Amino acid sequence: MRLSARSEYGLRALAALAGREAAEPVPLRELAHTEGLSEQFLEQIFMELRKAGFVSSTRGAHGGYTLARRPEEILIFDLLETLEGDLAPYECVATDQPECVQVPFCVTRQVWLKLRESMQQAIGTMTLAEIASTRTWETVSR
Amino acid sequence: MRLSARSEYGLRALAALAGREAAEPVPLRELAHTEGLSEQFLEQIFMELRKAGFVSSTRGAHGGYTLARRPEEILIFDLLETLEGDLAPYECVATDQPECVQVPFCVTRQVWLKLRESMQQAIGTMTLAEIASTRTWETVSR
DNA sequence: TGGAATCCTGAGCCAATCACTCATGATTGA
DNA sequence: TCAATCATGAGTGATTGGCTCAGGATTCCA
Ligand code: FES
Ligand code: FES
Repeated sequence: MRLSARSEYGLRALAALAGREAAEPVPLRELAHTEGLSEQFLEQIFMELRKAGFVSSTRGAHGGYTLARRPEEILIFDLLETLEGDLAPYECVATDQPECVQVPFCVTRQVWLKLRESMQQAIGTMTLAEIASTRTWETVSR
Repeated sequence: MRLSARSEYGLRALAALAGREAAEPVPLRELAHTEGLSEQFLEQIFMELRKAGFVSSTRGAHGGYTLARRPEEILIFDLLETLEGDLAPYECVATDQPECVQVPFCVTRQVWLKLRESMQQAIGTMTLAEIASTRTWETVSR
């Protein structure tokens, strides 16, 4: 019942990215270093984020990654769903159209459903801008 | 981000146990068979449940397991916490007194906390009796 | 035009965890 | 005494997580 390290790294790096006002692309090496993460692992993560449309990349010298949308428009829920694959406590409630034959009689399904709904509600309105501001505050306060 | 099979099996078996009106102990073999689970694996699970005080056991012939409390008094949240170890999306929010030095500056912590709270709220009032009634309905309806 | 800086791609690897199984002992009822 | 049950602990095979490694493709700049 743990989220993977991908989620943490992804969120942290994106928050750091959101903290930059400049529109210039930020090289991954820099992000990884300031956040203390493995550059190569972060690369994997950013590939996913790019394919999911959260960041866009610029290749070549002076290249790097940029947020593809404004931080206020990026929902933490969507991020976690891409980073985790899905945000379901049980396989059977991962998609909206489950194939489980036991659906109408299943004792546990209601539990999984309720868990999933509650998580969605909890972070369904939280934006990247919101959590990035914490980081900004850190930078400012010392 | 998945719950383990222990949780599913535990919930199902307990629900089945709650469905029995009789106060006689139910042997594990029977529970395992009717639920289609591995007897030995279920045994491990019931050991945990016993240590956590959810069921009590009777050894010897005609022995078995009984619910230690009324199903209405058993919270799904408590069950899942025992079965999973804890119900936190991230290690750092598993206990109420984390040792993470970054607490006041952490970008992600608020996300983990909110997730955990929401899960707790979602199933914090759900009881075993509640989910067991689904199973009862199944038995009755055919 | 030739690096150097970057992203891009895919494979591989090691340790941990999961979902069990196996073997054996202890307790109790008939 | 014997069979039915729980109790305990070790072992195992597959999967996953969290990376690393190796090399290629694209772009900027001197
Ligand atoms: S878990 Fe699929 S219907 Fe119960
Ligand atoms: S995860 Fe521990 S403080 Fe951020």
